[in-house]
Formats: sequence, C-alpha cells, structure tokens
Amino acid sequence: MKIASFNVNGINGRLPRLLEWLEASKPDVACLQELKSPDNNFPAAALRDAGYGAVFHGQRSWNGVAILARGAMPIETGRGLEGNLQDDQSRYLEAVVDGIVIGCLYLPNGNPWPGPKFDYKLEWFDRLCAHAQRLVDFGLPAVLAGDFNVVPTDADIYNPASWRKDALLQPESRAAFARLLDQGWTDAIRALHPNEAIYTYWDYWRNRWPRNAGLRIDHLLLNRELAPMLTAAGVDREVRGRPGASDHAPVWVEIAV
DNA sequence: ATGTCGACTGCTAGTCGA
Repeated sequence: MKIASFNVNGINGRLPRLLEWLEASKPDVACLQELKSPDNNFPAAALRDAGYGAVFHGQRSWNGVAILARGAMPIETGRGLEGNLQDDQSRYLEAVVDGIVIGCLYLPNGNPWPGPKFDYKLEWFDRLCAHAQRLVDFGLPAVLAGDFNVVPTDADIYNPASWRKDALLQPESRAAFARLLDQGWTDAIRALHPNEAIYTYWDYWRNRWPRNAGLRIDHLLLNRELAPMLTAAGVDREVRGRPGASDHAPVWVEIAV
C-alpha cells in the first residue's frame, strides 16, 4: 500500500499537475494540503474520473485538506482538532482507508516569528499532540501525513543559518515535533534514509529549486502498529521541476499490507 | 534588504499569506 502527502498549493489551479502525478505515482492514499478552495469548488468529479474517491475539508482562499483513496471512498472519522472552538481554519481531516487511520494535516506556518501567528502554531501543535496521543492509545494502524511546517533538524535544510529566525526552525517548533515522535511515531523518510539530504519544499523565490535549496517539512509519521511494515519511502522530486509546479513535491511511503 | 506564487477584491492593481 502506497500512502502519499502532497501540498498542492491550490487544488484547482494545480489540477492538471495533480492528475498527472496521480496517474504516474498511483498512490493508494493521497493526503493533500493547501487546497485554497471552498468545498463547493472542490474538483471531486475530476478526481472520481481519475479513479479516486475523496473527502475534503476546504475553505475560501487559504488552507484546506483532503484525503483521496484509489478505487475507494475514505470513511471520514473527524475534521478539525478538539480544544479550541474559536479555530475555524481547515487544517485537519481524518479518515479510515482499508482499516488504516489516515490523519491529514496542514500545520500553521507560524511566521512571522515571534508573534501571534507563531503562538497559534504552537497552540495548534499542542492540540495535534493531544489528538495524536489518542490515536496511539487506540492501537489501530495509523498515519499522520502532511505539511508540518517544521524542519526537524539542521540536516533537513540546505542552509539553516539563513532561516534561523524563521518559524519553521524555532526550537519550540522542533521540540513539539520531537514530543510528537516520542509518543511512538516513526518519521518514515528518516527511518529508511537516516543520512541523506532529502527535501520536500523549495521556495518559489531566489532560484531555490535550481539550486536545490530545499527544506524537509512534509512528513509521514507511522505509529507502532504500522512502522514495522514500512518497506520504502521517498520524494517525487521531478514533480517540483515541472512548469506550473507547486512549491512542494509529493512524499510517499510503501507499507506491506 | 529580496528576485515568486495563488486567491481574492476596493477587480486589469494591490493585498494577504506563504
């Protein structure tokens, strides 16, 4: 079973790129972020024609997450995170596909740091950790997939010095990510590729893609039920190099189920 | 300090967010 995560940066403008990637990579499950589309404009019919059932949690202009399943309809089990009734941003969606719990998330960027947006990032992260602990306690096979907007270590970025004041590298952001892993989640890319420079995001600015000046911020985390079944993990880098690409590339895992 | 995008509106130019 292949499970992927892809920040599409606008699902309607990106639809041709998304469809060609689905056709080429054929993930069984695809978690999408930054739909930037309200639910009534989600391209469900085009995805259905491509062979994918979809559940989605969109909003106008920003954010938005979706879970696609090849030849199946994901069974939605939750949207949004508990603990803050004032939070109206569409950043978390959860569904079951083939008996696996799929948590699709778009963690707040948090810039500029410091400030209220960074405070929101940490507050959202706290609620994610609380929810993730419940998934761990459930004991069902589970994946947390998405754009975490965290560069876990200095090995996950081309040059940490120039990003030291960015929300993505703050010690508090990294500590929250480490706290999440400590619950019993495995960072799939690092489990199989502990020493390689692997990136998933290259800013549109400053020639960053041609220079391979990237960051690893899109992650697939496997719980203890699933981690022993991990057989492969990678990034579809070529997607980032195409005309009209998202600033993120898809990341994926293969699970022996 | 900054070269890019996508979505949106006071809508063909400027704003916001990333």
